[in-house]
Amino acid sequence: MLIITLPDGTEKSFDQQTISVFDVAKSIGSGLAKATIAGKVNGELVDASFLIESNSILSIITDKDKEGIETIRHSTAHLLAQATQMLYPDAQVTIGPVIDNGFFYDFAYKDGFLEDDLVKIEKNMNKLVKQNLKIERSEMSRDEAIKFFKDKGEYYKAEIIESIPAKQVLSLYQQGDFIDLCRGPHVPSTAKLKAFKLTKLAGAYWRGDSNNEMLQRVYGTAWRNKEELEGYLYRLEEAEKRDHRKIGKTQDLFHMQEEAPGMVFWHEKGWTLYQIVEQTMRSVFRNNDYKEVHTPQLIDKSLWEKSGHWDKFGDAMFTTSSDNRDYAVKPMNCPAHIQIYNQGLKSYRDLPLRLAEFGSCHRNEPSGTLHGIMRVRNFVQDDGHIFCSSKQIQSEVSKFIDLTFEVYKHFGFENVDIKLSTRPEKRVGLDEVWDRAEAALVEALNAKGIVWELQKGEGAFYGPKIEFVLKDCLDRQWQCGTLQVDFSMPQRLGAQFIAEDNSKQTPVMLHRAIVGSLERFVGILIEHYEGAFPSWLAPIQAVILNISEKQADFALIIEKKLKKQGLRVISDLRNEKIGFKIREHSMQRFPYLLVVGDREMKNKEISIRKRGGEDLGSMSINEFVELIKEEQ
RNA sequence: GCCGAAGUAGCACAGUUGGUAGUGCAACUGAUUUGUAAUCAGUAGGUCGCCAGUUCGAGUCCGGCCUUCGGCACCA
Repeated sequence: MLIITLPDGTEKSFDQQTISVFDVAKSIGSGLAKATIAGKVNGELVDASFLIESNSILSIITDKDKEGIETIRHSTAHLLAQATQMLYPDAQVTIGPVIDNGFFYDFAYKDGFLEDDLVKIEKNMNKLVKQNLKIERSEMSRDEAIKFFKDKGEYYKAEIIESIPAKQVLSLYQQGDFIDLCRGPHVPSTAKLKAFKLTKLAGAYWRGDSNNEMLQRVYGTAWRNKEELEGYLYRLEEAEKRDHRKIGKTQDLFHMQEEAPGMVFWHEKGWTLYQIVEQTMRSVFRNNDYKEVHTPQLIDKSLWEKSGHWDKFGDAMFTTSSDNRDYAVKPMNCPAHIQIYNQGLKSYRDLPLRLAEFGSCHRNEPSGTLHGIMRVRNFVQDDGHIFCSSKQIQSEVSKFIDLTFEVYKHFGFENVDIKLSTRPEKRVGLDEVWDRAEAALVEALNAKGIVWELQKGEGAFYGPKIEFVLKDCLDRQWQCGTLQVDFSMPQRLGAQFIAEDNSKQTPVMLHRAIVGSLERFVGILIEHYEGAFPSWLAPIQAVILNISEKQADFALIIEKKLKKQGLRVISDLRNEKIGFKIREHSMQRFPYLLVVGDREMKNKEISIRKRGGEDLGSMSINEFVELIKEEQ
């Protein structure tokens, strides 16, 4: 006799010794049985066909569960592999995991796939769904499995299995003639896969290592039903409308061109936006005891050799030479700030010393990394370096974290991912020093109760870092803020201070940025607001529209008055119908449209139309100035 | 850098098997003087990313390069 406990606490008893998840579902109802995708027995995910052999707690997994949709996606990846190998027998399978909204599968195929192939493969997948192939689990010992896959010519699979401990029993899944190594679970049959689409083709390195050969990666998306699939594709299309490159063009914010790859030509409106960000950060510096400085664009190569950057990033540095000297265009500001620190003798009383710079940096990033204004070759950081004693690290880190969240909130960002990156393989400095630096960051984060993600081995070569990550319109993550503890560079470049006991000591250096690259931050702002900036941020806050030529002079007087109040306004006096002008400027998403006709001219007022169409009626110029200033 | 795709008028796009390039919007000119998301008519605009090649002839075919896009790797 078996007793199965369901999630709601009810117990069901069965006479037999074993019972499958599916049969338990059937005993509850035929609808549930039909919907069963997998099961969770005592907390462990299993197939619907799994035989329960002892009293257990069971949840039936359907497509309503998170695990259910993940199973569907995972099984769709297998279906993709099966369909692909039928059409391209030379393609070897490798891995096919579930990702957000879908899955991918990597194939080793020397001829490479073309986009047309995706169409063929997808057709074949649909054919296999119609055949309603059973998906069956079997087991094999590790060594058997290695031989099995080698015999099939699946060398990548065999390599994966070789890295699994020898004693482990492996599970395999078979559907039709296709067999793949997999932990499972999977849906019971291919007919359960009702809504999927192959979305893109890309290259990916075997085992994520650029020294290895490149595989063919096919991405797909999979959902419970066609409606959800359509919904997802629609959301994607909508998200693409927020793309900063698109809005940058339609709102005339910036452009980029072939002659300066990865560098931005800021147009007036984009530069206004940029300037607002810069001025905001300048006042953040001022209000938090930073001293703003400015350092040279070109610095002799020898300094970069001393700092260690030449050794590690020399390939990515722009260089130039003149009068038999070799210079590097600065890729970062820290060595330059140490030069400022090193001028004059420093005492412990001078610490913490906070230097800040809107530092323009050039890095010759690999061509494939460039992305609009988010990843560029010339960018400006709101860079700052805090020179302090090791005792001061904790409080400085803590203060910085608070300040960063405050700034993000001001710009409208409430959802920020925090990551902690620890020592990489290639690094400078002693392990004890790294221990201390990493511990300092962990303590500061935990003291604030911040939820953070560990990125092992992702730290900078001179120290661990905290990263503040924002997302773009397609949920791609971009690091903006950063704080790095550095015990190495001050020493390398000879920074010192006189301690209380009159001894010479080396300060600790904290590298920090809040918005990170101003270019990237502006890009994220564009996508975050979809180009509909709050009035304090909008490059143009209001447009004055005259109804007919008669009010042109009046409109210009208003423009002048508003500009005098510090507002960013323009007027549109073109000989066009008011409806036409409203339409054009509405599409530009300006916060306010100010209409002046005979009525307004007579009353010395303006009619206010808010973005979105709301009519605020007419008011005096001063009332409007008050209104817009309240939104700062 | 690697894999795949793309580059045609200011912008968004079309262009069958090779036969000197089209549409819409914008621009310009004229008419219209307009009350809250497109007034009408006319005109002009292109070395088809760049460089070579095949051909009587190349936007179209072949090769190289540049840039952009989607990924991968990278990101001080």
